[in-house]
Amino acid sequence: MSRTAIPRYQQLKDGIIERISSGELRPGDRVPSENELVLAESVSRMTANRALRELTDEGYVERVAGRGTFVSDFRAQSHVREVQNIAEEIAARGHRHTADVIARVQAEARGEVAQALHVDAGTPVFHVVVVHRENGTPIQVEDRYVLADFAPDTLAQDFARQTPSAYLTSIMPLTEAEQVVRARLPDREIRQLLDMADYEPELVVIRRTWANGRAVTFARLHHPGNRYELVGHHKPYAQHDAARADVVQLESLKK
Amino acid sequence: MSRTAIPRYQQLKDGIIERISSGELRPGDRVPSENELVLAESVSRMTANRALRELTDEGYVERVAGRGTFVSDFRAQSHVREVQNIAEEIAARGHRHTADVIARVQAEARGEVAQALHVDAGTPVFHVVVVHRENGTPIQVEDRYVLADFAPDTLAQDFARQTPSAYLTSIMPLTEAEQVVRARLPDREIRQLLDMADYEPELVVIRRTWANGRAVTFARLHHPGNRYELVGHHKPYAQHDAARADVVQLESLKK
DNA sequence: CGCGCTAACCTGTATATACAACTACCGGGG
DNA sequence: CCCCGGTAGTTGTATATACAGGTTAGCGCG
Repeated sequence: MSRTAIPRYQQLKDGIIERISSGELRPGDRVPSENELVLAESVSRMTANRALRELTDEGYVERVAGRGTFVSDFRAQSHVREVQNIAEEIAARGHRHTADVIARVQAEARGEVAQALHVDAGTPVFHVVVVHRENGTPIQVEDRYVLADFAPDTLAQDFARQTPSAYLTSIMPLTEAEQVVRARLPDREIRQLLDMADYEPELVVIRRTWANGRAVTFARLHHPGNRYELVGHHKPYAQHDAARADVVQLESLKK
Repeated sequence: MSRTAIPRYQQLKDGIIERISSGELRPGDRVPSENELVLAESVSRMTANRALRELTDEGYVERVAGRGTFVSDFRAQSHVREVQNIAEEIAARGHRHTADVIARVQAEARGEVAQALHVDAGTPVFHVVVVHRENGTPIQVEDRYVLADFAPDTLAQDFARQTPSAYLTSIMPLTEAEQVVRARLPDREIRQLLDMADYEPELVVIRRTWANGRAVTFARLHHPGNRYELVGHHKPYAQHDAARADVVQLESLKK
């Protein structure tokens, strides 16, 4: 199995992300400068620059010309993979993650699931339901379908120890995701599993994930509305466009 | 206000985005290669590489080593600005957008608003409340605060014709945004404005937007849970996962 | 006719170098 | 004491160059 070498800039990124998520580097802390990375890691400055620049784009760090590079103070990890891995998210808050496996069966894709995965009804899928807890309080019901031929060992996994997301990302590179967020009243099963109050809304994230252009997993992530919120952030506009604002105005005037 | 020169790689990106959004380049079409850009635009290959690589990260194009760079086939515009402008979103669905201005007053920042904008309580802000309708059905209550000294002409605007978002982006380049999504039961005013059923949850997007490193506007966007959902998608992982090479190879063998 | 090899072109990565602009700090002169 | 300017360190950008590896088309040979 000749796997392509991991690029040097990616190794630098991974190393810094590791130092952040392990808690060694805390929000506001200074990250090694480009020149320090050049000396410590024996790379060229352009390679160090690419690593730090991409970490900036991904929200892990912030850079100020003349001062340095610093760990972001809000949710360094959540906006890249967002709800992707709730165990990491809980761990990042310094809390304890536990999980109960409610169901883990082979089934056939039907209706919404078949449609979402672009397969015919009857296609074999694995269906996994897991309740995730933060310090013992239920915070997510993960209701996931996985194409059987893509992850044939799914039923042998212990999802109380490794989340389905973590397992799936370990066996295949997920290249793209789509998510839909809805607010609604939960059905009784979800309300009971999440220990929710009467008429408490749930926040549902419905997520499809692709690998190599093929939709391979479909999940509904149910969260209690009173105890959960979804955080994200991004740079809506490129840094350097004075001109773009004008274009937007023209466009709205045209109507 | 001395505006910084626009970097060359950004100019290349803007030029290609313009050719895509004007329809000159259609999904699947080939984009000029790095070497063609070197000759045509008189830049170094690294600069052309950076432009095309960032366009890849942003979802505009896809690149295949050995073949070339091609315009992506799905969407191009929506994932960058997401919920940014509801009027454009409605127009993109081919529906009619209307808006009613419920309030448009000068006020003083207090509590959550002052905290979100990082100003002292008492700082002058404009407070605007607008109900947005899609084909006449209310679909969003926009409850927005704007720092008064940043957009002094706010009260003179006709927000029934141009949304607050569009107005704000027309007067200043917004550089960063943070949003929090919550599901909850609406208070009575919101329920009435959105014409919601009893116990129907609302989906609230709480959004802060920065310009030049300073938080300048804070908005609560209330949506009826039964009639609205939030869509987004992204590439959750970096290009170069260790495992990916193997899968790619399998795919090419299959052909 | 078909197979394999090669040449041309493409992307992906990496380095060395250069200049501009910004920031913090320190020391000297008023 | 305060301001002013220099200096060192930092990020941001741009170039020229190099090599590795994927893809395609075409050509020649068996």
